[in-house]
Amino acid sequence: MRSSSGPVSAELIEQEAVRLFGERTYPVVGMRDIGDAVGLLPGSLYVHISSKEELLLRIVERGIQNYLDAITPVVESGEPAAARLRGAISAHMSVLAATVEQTRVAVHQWTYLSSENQKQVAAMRNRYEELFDRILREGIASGDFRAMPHPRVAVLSTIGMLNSVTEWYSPDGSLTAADIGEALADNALVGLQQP
Amino acid sequence: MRSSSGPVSAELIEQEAVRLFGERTYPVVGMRDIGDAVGLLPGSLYVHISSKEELLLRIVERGIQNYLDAITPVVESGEPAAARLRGAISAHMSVLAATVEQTRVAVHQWTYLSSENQKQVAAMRNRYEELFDRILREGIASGDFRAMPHPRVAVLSTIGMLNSVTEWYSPDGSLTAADIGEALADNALVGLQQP
DNA sequence: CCTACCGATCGGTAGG
DNA sequence: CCTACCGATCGGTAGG
Repeated sequence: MRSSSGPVSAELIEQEAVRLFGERTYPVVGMRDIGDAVGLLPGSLYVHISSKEELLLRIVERGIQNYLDAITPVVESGEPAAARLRGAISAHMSVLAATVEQTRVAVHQWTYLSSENQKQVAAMRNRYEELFDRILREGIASGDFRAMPHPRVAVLSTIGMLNSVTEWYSPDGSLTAADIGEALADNALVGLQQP
Repeated sequence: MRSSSGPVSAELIEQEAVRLFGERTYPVVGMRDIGDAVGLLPGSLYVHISSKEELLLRIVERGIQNYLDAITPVVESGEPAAARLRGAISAHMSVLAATVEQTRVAVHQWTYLSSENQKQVAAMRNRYEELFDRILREGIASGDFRAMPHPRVAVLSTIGMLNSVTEWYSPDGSLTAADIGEALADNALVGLQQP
């Protein structure tokens, strides 16, 4: 519910949709909820946006792009693999802290898109996955990382671990994004066991 | 769509609901879809079940209980922490392999329950979390695991990593649940870095 | 940007 | 377990 101040724009609608989808998920948020949030009747939203699904698509794509933008330079930095993994995790946590709700939407709710739109998103998800895949493969090739029977599991579980932070991270919590990133990087690199 | 053979029971309805909720999520699966799956008209489902939400609640609770049953004895086995973590991960993967779809529902879709029902589920989720918390704290206390500034992050990220396997595991894939469990346990215990 | 409304679909029920 | 239907809500549109 907006108290009648300022113009409504596609950006404002997206912003409120991020919040609502993040809290309650796409299928259970109605155009009437979004309308209430920006102070418009449901039908009037279509002056600014073309459909509910288009709204979701934009949110998901931008949500993933934020991560690509932040992590790609780290991967291409030429530093040793361990430093790059640490840097990638740190960059991931920075983006997460800045876009928790959008990340929640991007990570899981692309499944509500039509199959054509899912293809667009899948391409971006693959690019994200390849970033971690590169660090890991190059790290194993250089001997910085240990050889392992199933490096794919390491890639997917590292990403899964990072994305799972979305489910419990809170900007108001006692753990900062940097704290969490450091702890995650330590665990990923040296493990839990006493060396 | 069932081809008119055998009696319909609450169990059959639950079984088909697990599959449908797992594939498409609770809010976008209608009672008409479930009816089609078991060969009943939507209204007739209410002979066997009391409500759609009750159906979800049972699926989620049983889904979590499967994990509690499998992992609790491992945690209480009295073995060293590293062996128990390995055993807990292995047990987790066994349950996952046997109940992929139910796990998908249990992990994320409890959010669609009413707040009273969410409380029931939260209690079970906490019990699950405490299992890993115990292994980790006892491992640190005994010196089997390294001291770390934020053990909570290790607990939550380990669980997050395990639950994320749900999103890419396939019984038809080349990686068995045991393969994945071993790789995860190695990564969690000794990390990626060359020692 | 609102008024007024569309057809479709939702979970669930009464009465048999 | 079906027939027949309930009120509510859905995303979206025509016409102004």
